[in-house]
Formats: sequence, C-alpha cells, structure tokens
Amino acid sequence: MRDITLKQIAETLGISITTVSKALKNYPDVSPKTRKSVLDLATSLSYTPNSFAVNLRTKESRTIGLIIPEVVHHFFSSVINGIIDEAEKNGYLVIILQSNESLELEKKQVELLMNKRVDGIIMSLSNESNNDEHIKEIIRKEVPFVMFDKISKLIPCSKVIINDQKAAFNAVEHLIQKGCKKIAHIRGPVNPQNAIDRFLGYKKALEKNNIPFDPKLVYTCKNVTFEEGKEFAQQIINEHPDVDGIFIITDLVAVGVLAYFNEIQIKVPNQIKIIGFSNWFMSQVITPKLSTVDQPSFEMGVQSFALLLEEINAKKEVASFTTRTIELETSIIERESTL
Amino acid sequence: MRDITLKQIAETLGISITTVSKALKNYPDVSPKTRKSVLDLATSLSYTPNSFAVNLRTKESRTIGLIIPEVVHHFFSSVINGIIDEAEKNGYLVIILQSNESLELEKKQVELLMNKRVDGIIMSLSNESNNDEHIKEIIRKEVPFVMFDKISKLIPCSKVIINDQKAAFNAVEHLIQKGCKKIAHIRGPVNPQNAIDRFLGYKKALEKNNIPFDPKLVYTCKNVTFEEGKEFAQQIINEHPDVDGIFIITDLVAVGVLAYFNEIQIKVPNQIKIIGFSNWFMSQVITPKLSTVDQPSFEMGVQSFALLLEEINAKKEVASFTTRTIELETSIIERESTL
DNA sequence: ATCAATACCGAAAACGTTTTCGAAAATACC
DNA sequence: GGTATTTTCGAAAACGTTTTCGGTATTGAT
Repeated sequence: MRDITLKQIAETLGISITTVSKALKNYPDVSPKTRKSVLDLATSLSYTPNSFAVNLRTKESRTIGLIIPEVVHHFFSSVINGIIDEAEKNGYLVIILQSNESLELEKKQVELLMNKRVDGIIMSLSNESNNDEHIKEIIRKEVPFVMFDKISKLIPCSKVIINDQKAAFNAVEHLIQKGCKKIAHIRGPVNPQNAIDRFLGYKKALEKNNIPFDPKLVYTCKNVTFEEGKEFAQQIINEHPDVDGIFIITDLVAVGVLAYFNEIQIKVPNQIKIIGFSNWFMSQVITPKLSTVDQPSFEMGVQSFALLLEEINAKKEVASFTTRTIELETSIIERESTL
Repeated sequence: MRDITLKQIAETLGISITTVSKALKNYPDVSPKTRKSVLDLATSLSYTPNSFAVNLRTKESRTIGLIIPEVVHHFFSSVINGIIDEAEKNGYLVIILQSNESLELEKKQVELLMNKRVDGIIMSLSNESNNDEHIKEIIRKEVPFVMFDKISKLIPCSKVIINDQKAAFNAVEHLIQKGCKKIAHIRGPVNPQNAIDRFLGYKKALEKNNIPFDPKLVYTCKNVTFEEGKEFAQQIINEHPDVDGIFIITDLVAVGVLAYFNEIQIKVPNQIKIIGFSNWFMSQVITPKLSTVDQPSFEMGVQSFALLLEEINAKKEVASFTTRTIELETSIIERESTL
C-alpha cells in the first residue's frame, strides 16, 4: 500500500502530472471538467502531497523551532502553549528543544534547528548565555528570529518582553504602601537581563521612597529553586531579624520562603510581607496565598509567534522588515501574603 | 549568500557530485586524497546537507510527533521532557501538538502529523476519546505508534503504562493501614481507562479489607481541577461527616481538597487522611505535605521514545516487529497528610 | 608484456513536487 | 475561411541528495 502521488493520479486519468498539480492548486488554466475529475479522484484516494517534496521545492517546511531553558516550568510551558496554538492557527508546527540553562547545549540546539532548516526560531535565553556568537549566526543566515522574556539587548531582532524593571518597581512599592520599612530582595542569577532589571526596579523603588539601599539585603539565587527559597529565608531571619518585607524573583522561590516561615511559625503577612513574581498557578493555592506580579505568559507565546510570522512572510515576499519589540503589561495581584 | 550544496563543492574541486557525497558519507570507494580535500572544503564552507533533499531521498524526517491533552500540566510536561531528551540522544526532533481533551482536535492533530510524514507518533489519549477510527488509521498506514498513560486497550500498539489499579489499591490500603474506616474516592472522568482502573483498585482494596463499598462515597470529576477538589471536599463533609480518608485521582484535585479543609479548619491528617496521585511537585510544598503515588513521568517519556525507536528501526530494516507493553513501577510516598 | 584484480570515479536515475514557457486546441472575430 | 485571441494542456527543469552500476585507471602477479 504505497503512498498516492501526483504521478499515479495523472496516469489513471491519462493526463499529465502538471495538470494534476495545477488542478489541485486551483490554477486558472485547467478546465472545470478536468479539475473536477482530478479533485474527485484525489479525494477518493485521499491524496495528500508529499511534504518532503514540497519542502524541497518550496524551500520552506512550515515548521518553526523553539528553544527554552526547560519545559517543566509553569511559565515556559504556558508560553509553549501560546506559541503552539498561534502557530497551528497559521499552519505551522513547532519543534521544541531545551537548553537546560546550558550555553553549550543552547548552541547545539540552535545548530540543530538551522540544519533542520526550520522557517524560523523563537528563543528564550538560558541563564548562562553571555556569549552571542551562535545567536548572531542566526541573524547572519537570515533565519527569522524572535526572542522572548530572557533576551539579549545586543541582538537586533524582534522581541516580546515585559518591563521587568517597572514591574519590580511596582511590586516593591506595593510592599512599601503596605507599611514595609526594611525590604529584602531575593534576586535571580547574575547574567539574565530580567534578573538585573528586577533588581534595578527594587533599588529604584527604595530610592524613590527614601529607604536606604543596603546591598546586604540582596540575596542572589544560583538555581532559582524552592530549596534556595528556604535557605535564603533562614539567612534573612538570622542576619536581619527586623526585615519586614521581601520581594522575590519568582513564585517558586517565594513558595520556598513561605514554607520555611510556616515551619518556624513566622506569621506572613503580619510579621513579614512577601511578594513574588510570575503568578504561578501554585501561588493562589498555597497558604497564605501569595501576592505576586502577573506575567502574561500565554500571550507572550502568541505574540512571539505573530512577530515571527511577520518576519517569515516579509522574507518570502522579499519585502523589507524592521524588527519590533512588544512590551506586554504586567499587574500586581494582591493576595494574603501582603494583606 | 546562498546555501552550500554538494554541487558547489564538486565544481570548485573539479569532481563529481557523486564523489563528494561519497566522501562525506565515508564510502570506501573514494581515495584518501580526494576524501581529505572534500572534507576540508566542506568544513571550511561549513557545509550542511539540505535536510529537505535528504528527507525526500531517504523518506524519513528524523522527526516524531507527540500528541498530548495539554502542555501546561506537570505530568505531561515532565513526559515531554523525557521524550525530547531521549529523542535528541538518538538524533530525532519532536513536534508537539495538543488535543485540549477534545476528540475533534485530536483527530485533526493526527492527520496533521501524518501529512507531515513524521517517522512516528507518540500519544496520550484525551478524555473524550471513545472513538478509535483515527488511531486505527495510524496503524493501517503503518506509522510507528506508541501510546502512554491514557491508552486504549483495543489498539494493537506498543504502550507505556503504570498499573493504575495496583497503584490505587496500594494507596487505599495505605489509608486503611493508617486506620481509616470510611474512605471516599474522588475519581476521574468516566471514559479514560486509568480513571476506571484507579476506581477499581479503590474498590478492591475496600473489599479485601472487608470495608463495604458505598457508591455514594465516589465523586466523579468532570474537569479534574483544583476547584472541583474544593467543591467535592465540601460535599463530602456535608454528606458524610464521618469520612476519615479520601483517595483522590490526582494531586491537583487533592490540593483543592486540602485548601478547603484548611479554610474550614478541618485537621489533616488527624480528622481526615488524604492521599493523592502523581507526585506533583506541589504536593511536597503544600501544608500539610501531601502523601501521594509516585508516577515516573520522565521515565515514561524515555521509554515511550525507546519503544517508538525500536519500531521505526524495525520498519526501516523491513524486520518483523511485535508490539510491547512496558509497565513502570509506582510507589507510595508517605508525607504528612496520612501521618 | 599480458591478464586479472582492485581502486577510484562519475553518469544517471530516483525521490515528488512546483512552475515556467511554449504548443496545441478551442473559440472569437471579420 | 482565415486570422487573432483565448483556453487548456504538457514537456521539462529545478529543488539537493543518495545509490546503483558500469567504466577507467591503477596496481599486482606472472
């Protein structure tokens, strides 16, 4: 039971391959009669074009690549969701690869996708990424390319981001409005731009409200885990027992902090107020419910693909294309941990 | 700056395309000298074969398709992780599609992947799936096919599963050993085999321990959500205030139950003991920590791909292939909610 | 020097599609 | 009926690779 090809249809109908192809693609120069007979036979044989041949001929695969640090992560899986959805609506499929936060692997994955000749690549940088060569290679080969969330400002490409600095600023001001006087910050790793920006937002909010900035109150995550949250919570309590508010890089870590405070019976929000980041599903399920910054992850995926598609289409029509940066809105979600 | 092709290498070297191709693929009938010159030029031009052409010629894409109900789900994203990892180790890429628990969409996704001519398909059924025609079509077209977790017993294909019935049996016996006398069950939807099996395991454990089975103590989820957990928890307390143990289809719902009990100050595990299913990350983070059944999701992904690869290779060598079913071990994880 | 065996190379077909361009057939116009 | 125009069709090239098979060129043996 071999696959149906144009040739077979052409032979059984006694016409040429050309005409069959044209009939199926609604070319104007084929008579209604032959078109109908082709269409009828094609559907009755349930013909589907050989995508390998189509790819070769048209030089496009209608497939895009997505590289993210990790799949098992609420934020990223939610972005994946948005990308897959939007891609499918436009007839594109998505190949997903992980960098596991490793620069080496990230490079390899980029290469893999280029060799696969995907029509475009969407990517969020790994924390290790401080080297841009492999990214620049994408641009140089003129493969449509969009970055989201963890971006590099040095790369000229379309981007979908949030304003991390502003969002962090608002989060910390929220703590201040709730009466916090001495606010610690558990920040993300050194490299990623969004960890830097959130830290800067924290600092600015303090400055604007005349709270002295104390670098000793800033704790830096290495792996951004639940366990790190617990450890830093302990450190903070030991080193600065008078801290009354903590702004934390992401909900997962914040939940670790809450867990430790629950253990040693420190009352949140009475004694210490806590605000996280990302609006992870879990933050509304933990006790006390975690205040956080909502990050529109699904929408980020949708917009990322939309931007990529723009670039893909521009490339096809050999039209000029100027990269764009879309900044999505965030909002403070007030729950029990800052009440 | 066009792509490098065999032809270009051949021309600059003044030899034939054939020889270039053979040199690159280590055919024996090319002299060491020409091989070296080809290899040198190829690397210096950083030649990579055009995968579209290779696909067409070899009739394989080294790409597989994966269809799951939803990406944003701890269990599935973890399986994805296993599949992607194992696939990549073997030189395969993974296209991911969601069925959103809809039969209609599931059918469409299967069709998409077949038209794309992926080398194989891995799938977990949606809850709506009671019709098998689209699945049988995969088998009929002899596309290598593996199902995991939510399978259909009627389809003759390789499968990776856990023994849901046994796992549920053990979970309920765990409750009994901890002293529970009246155990309720929040079960999954009607169709999926694993919801049925877990229910049967619950029933058997009661029987074996001479606890009368009461259908009124069984609550059936529609959407398997956190909210449903809260609702059913309320119902159980109202309708059967003397229930002292609950076995719940999955951790997400169990966390909903815990949340409700926390709200109305019912003590877990003192007043009611609770055991979930899946060992979702969150279950060890909530208070009280949730006892649960560990389901090796990553390993499920790994094994699923391994089985698929076996079938793909058998097909390539036109070797016979008999489908296999791998049953992975589960284990009870005892935490605070059943202490 | 002759013959056989081996080493090395390339022509060509094939994978299945898309698209250009010219030719043939049908229709229109006078 | 002859010419001009429009419809309709198909030959052929192209996309870039893999692989078969036959053909030289080279080596070795005698």
